[in-house]
Amino acid sequence: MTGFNISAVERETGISRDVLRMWERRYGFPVPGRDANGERVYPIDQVERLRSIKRLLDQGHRPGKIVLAAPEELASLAPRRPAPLAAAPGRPSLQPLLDLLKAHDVPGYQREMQHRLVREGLQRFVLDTVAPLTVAVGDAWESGSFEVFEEHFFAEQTSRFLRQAIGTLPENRASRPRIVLTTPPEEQHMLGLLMAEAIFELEQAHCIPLGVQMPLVEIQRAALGHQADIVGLSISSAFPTRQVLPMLEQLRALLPESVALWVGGAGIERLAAPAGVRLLPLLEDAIAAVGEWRLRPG
Amino acid sequence: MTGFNISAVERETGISRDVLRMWERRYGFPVPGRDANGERVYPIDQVERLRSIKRLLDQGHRPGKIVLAAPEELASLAPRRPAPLAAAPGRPSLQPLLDLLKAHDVPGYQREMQHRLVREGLQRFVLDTVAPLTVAVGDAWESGSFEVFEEHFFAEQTSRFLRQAIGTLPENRASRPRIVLTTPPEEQHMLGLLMAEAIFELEQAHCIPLGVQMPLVEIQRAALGHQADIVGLSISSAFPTRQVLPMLEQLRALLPESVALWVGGAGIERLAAPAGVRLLPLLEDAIAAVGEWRLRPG
DNA sequence: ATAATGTTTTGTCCTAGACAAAACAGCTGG
DNA sequence: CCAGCTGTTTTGTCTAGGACAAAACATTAT
Repeated sequence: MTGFNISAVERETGISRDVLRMWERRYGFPVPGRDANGERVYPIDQVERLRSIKRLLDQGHRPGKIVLAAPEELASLAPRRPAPLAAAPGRPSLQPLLDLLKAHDVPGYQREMQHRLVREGLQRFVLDTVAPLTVAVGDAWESGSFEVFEEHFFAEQTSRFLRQAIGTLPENRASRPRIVLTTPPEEQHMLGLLMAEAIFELEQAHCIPLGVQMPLVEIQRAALGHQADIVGLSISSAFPTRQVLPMLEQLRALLPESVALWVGGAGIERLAAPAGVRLLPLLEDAIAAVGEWRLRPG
Repeated sequence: MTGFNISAVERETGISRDVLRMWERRYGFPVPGRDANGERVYPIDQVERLRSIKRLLDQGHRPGKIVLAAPEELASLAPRRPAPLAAAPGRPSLQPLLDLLKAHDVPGYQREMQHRLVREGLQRFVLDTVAPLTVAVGDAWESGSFEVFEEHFFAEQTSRFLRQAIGTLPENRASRPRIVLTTPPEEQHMLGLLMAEAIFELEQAHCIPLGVQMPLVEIQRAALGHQADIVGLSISSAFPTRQVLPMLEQLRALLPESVALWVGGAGIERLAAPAGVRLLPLLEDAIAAVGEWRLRPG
């Protein structure tokens, strides 16, 4: 096991090459070895530590305070954001689902989800179970009780379940609005899109799902090619905050004025909407937005 | 519309910042403007041209020959790889499916796929329809008759169809081998994974699908956490060839010896397998590999 | 035709510096 | 005690130009 070069570390940790070199200059960590060509070689334990650091950064900590902290300190740092609300009264607890996921119990998880779906109906199921569960799993990862692969596992199982549920809905083929659903490059979280699709389809909108990570010019082409009324984007909290607004402005400039741009997801909290962009911080807002769209003049 | 900065161009085109600067130095294209801070600003038409160039590069052309070519020349360049085989005798034609996709006819596409599935059975359907169709769509994109968003659309619709088909299979919960299925970072193509999952499940292996883009250390953790016998990786032709072997060696070094590493997809053609890695260039090879695994000593 | 060699092309990594935007800290005034 | 303004520090991203190994190609020898 020779170690990782700088691009491998970028891929593993999500920390860019520039930042890795900058931290080395500024803070003295990481301190990779060098190979025969003078290129950086990161040993596995430094990569692991960089992963921990990245997790804390995503929780709102700052590099200057944590890059040089000892491993024990890293483990003890609490999340720097408001603690998740305790189970809202009247809403079903998510704990059983989290336990089933942690136990890797696929049939049990699917059974419990199915149970909740038929009891609550698809709309309430999405709003009261899937959306909070997604947040809870993210929190569990941040606090270290879920591994990354367990989050992937959750996303995969839940995608399958949601897609199947959406598949049982009647098709709104000819109805309006027509909504192209996707995510921008770098954003690979699919679940937000599927939740939005379920909500929109229940409101009798026609969705054209395009999966994740569409280049902006392709979103433009897709909107034209599918004669969309609306482009719906989902942005998770993992998306780099600094890039959200420039990206939205760029996309807005590419789209024709007649096409609305709606953006949802945890990545847009506390943001001011650029002109011509509608922010939908909560899934519930999507329901209202469709109603308003139908009442628009013209 | 001010233009794109260098990272936006990297995201849009998939051409790295280093390469963009290098081309500018070496070939004199692209020639972005500069903003008030002296930073590059790429106008939209240069971004479009870079997209065309990237497509030709992926077809095997070389930068020195095409970066400076005039737009008309770019359009006229033929794919530099063996032309796709004409429809194999005895196999159903793919043209009707391609036409339905091009027409954005979702119900028609799903109906035709369903028809083929029940006629051929899942295994033959995957081998004779889905796999060649994926190649055909890729070729259609390379030749310019499909847009990127249409390829995304195809992938999304076909994923849904395949997942649903897999969902109807009986569960192989307790059976062996246990196969963790995923793709490495940068590799976002899901379809290869789903085809493999269908094939493996039909062979009564137990699959643990983790979706795409798992960091290597997370693949290691997942293999341990799920007590996998095999890690199955799918690598498409879009994955940078130079990075395949180093990545496989790195992952192989991370995994315990008792866990096999199987790799499939168009991205491994003409590659020599590193020690301890089994290459499955064709889906059919996956069937044989499961049989051999069951006969292994011990 | 295949294998071995030399040459060109190409991508990735390097150092070191600059600067704008975000985040913080401190202050003022309601 | 909190909201808003101001100055300072922190932080990420961009710049330039150079170096070099590996891949791809062209050429020669078996």
